[in-house]
Amino acid sequence: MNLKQLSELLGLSQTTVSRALNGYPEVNEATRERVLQAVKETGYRPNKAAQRLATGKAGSIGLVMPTAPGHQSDVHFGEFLAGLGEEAVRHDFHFVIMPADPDDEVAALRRLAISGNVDALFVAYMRGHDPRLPMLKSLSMPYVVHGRSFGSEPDYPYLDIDNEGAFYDATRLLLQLGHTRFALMNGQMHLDFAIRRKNGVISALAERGLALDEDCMSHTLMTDEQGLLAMEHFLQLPERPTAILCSSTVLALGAIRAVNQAGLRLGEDISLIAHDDVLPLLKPENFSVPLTTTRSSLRAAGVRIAQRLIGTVKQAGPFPEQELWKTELIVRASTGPVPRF
Amino acid sequence: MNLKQLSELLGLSQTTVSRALNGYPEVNEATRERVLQAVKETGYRPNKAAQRLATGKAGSIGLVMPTAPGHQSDVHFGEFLAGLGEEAVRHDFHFVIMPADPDDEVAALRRLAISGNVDALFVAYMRGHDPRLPMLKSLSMPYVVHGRSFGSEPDYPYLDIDNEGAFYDATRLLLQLGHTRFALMNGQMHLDFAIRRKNGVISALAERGLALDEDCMSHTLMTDEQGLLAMEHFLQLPERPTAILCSSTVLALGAIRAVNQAGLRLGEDISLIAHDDVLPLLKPENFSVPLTTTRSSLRAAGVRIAQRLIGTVKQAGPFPEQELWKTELIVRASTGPVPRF
DNA sequence: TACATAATTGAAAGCGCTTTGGATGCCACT
DNA sequence: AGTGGCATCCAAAGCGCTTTCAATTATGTA
Repeated sequence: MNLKQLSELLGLSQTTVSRALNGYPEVNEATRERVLQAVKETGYRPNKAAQRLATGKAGSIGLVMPTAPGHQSDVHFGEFLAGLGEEAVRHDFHFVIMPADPDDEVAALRRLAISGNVDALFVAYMRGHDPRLPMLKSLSMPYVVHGRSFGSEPDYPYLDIDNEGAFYDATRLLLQLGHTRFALMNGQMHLDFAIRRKNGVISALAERGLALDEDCMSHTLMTDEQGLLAMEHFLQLPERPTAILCSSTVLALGAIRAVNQAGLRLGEDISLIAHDDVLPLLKPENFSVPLTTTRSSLRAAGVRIAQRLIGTVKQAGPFPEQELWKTELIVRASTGPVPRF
Repeated sequence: MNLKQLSELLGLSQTTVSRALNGYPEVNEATRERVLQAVKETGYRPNKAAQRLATGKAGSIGLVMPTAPGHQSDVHFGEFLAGLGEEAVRHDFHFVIMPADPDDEVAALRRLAISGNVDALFVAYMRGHDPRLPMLKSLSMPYVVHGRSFGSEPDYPYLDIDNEGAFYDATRLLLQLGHTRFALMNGQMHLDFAIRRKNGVISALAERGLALDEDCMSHTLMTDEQGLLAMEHFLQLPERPTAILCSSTVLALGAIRAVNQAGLRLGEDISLIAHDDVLPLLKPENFSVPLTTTRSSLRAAGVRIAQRLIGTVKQAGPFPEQELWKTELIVRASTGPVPRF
């Protein structure tokens, strides 16, 4: 069933039917009713590809999903998507997801943009000096970046959390508790948030004349295994750190296993603060020793970015170009005063 | 840059350029080269919406993502998507994801199908007597179901794991270890896999003349909290079960917390076997007591389903309509002989 | 009654691509 | 010279929708 058939069935022109469906004012209310009724009976749905071709709008936002045979799927991705979806469903938007090799992201993003399949783009997993940024700017398509790109001019639309502030505050708390030997379990070095969090730690330590030793920093994939390994490494250092900053609750999962295996008590022998993206699977309050965290909801960020993206496509008023969300520092049992020896 | 401009630039007709790009044989190799060269220089990409309109093929597979403000995102969804993506990227396919309220899935699926945006559909989270099945059959669009629908005629294309067999085998192992008091922590009752797993347990028990008490069965969301609650309930039963079957490693996470909090030792006082979807985040071998599991890779299933879906769209040979994968039973430390009192 | 105005409706062009059904030129062969 | 076959290429129709421009009818006013 297409427009032509429907209009013939109704004895109307395609024009009128189309107008009736799209809410144009110049169509008689009675005929509009008649059209709507016929739509219900026939189950007619406009062909999206044709609409897209005619209007240039597709009602969809595009994103690139990094994937490859060895590539681990990322819980954060799913959670973020849920946030995007929550907002998208309200506006009858959908997503076009282009899976791409992580090495091919710039090209994949361009393909997606030029394909004419999407109205706007969403970009995440930002790196320092991210090469996607100049590409996006050269496109004439709305986009919002989740995160920022260290080293790039911040003149692009983004939503980020204050990673530096979060880890600065967390470090200060641990300093106030008397800790002096710190370690940082971070995400991969090239990722923007990792850079900023490291800076946050370093600047808080610097205020007390302390520094972060190279040995006390790990930059790894944020998996539970890597957390275990990193923590094992820290624990066997001659001057073992007593305060751990950790970029993810997933890393913390492994780290805590290492702590337990070493026979140490979390929150007493060793203090840990992790960043919490509010993953439904990994609630810090459910750890055997509830975790002190810096918190910011990934899902909420997804909702907000979808709002901005969809709003821009629909020309629904201006949106702030840059947003920086503060994180919350939530103290639970995994932090305590420095142990005395 | 569109076809028309490109063809004018080359002094050729749109026809020839189109043919050159799509690998038709009747175009001179020299001109094909010329066209390809021009494409490289101009960065021309065909408009997907127009291609779709002209050919009826879009190079995309559609899926519905259940989402709502209160709706928890599901780790399994992300992992499965990674599998789909891994295969899709090889064929330059993408996904169209329609977020929809869980109560609106049938309608959402139909909208997606009729929209003309997708070539094939993928469906998951199957229930008993699933209402989406008749709808899918009435469509003339290829689809593959992940899972099955208990109570429906199995005449639709699916890929499922042998849930019943998996839990039958797991139960038998525990029986052989001398256990007689069983409990089952299952997914929501209406879900197909939950029905089959329960049947597997029940039939293994029945062979020994045992039954599964109502009190020893939980049907919940597969979250860590629900796992904790369910296990707490089991532990305070007058005749506390010593053998637990668990539908997910996520549930197991909470269950084990409850076991620990009760001062019991996993694998000694209480044995547990969980189903493992091979989530990168939750490896059974990394639990403090490594988990005995029934294993089947969700991601591998995603790859396979994408193969079938894309293959069907591309008419690349016949595929089996029904596939039932066996699971592996992997014994680790969370199972042991029944304790003596 | 005649005319301007508003309310409805339609015909047709166009979005960018594929594909059918010819054209055209060139060659070998009779 | 005439013919058929082959290799190339092109004009134009059509996919299903939106939208411009124009036509038609109904309404109100002088």
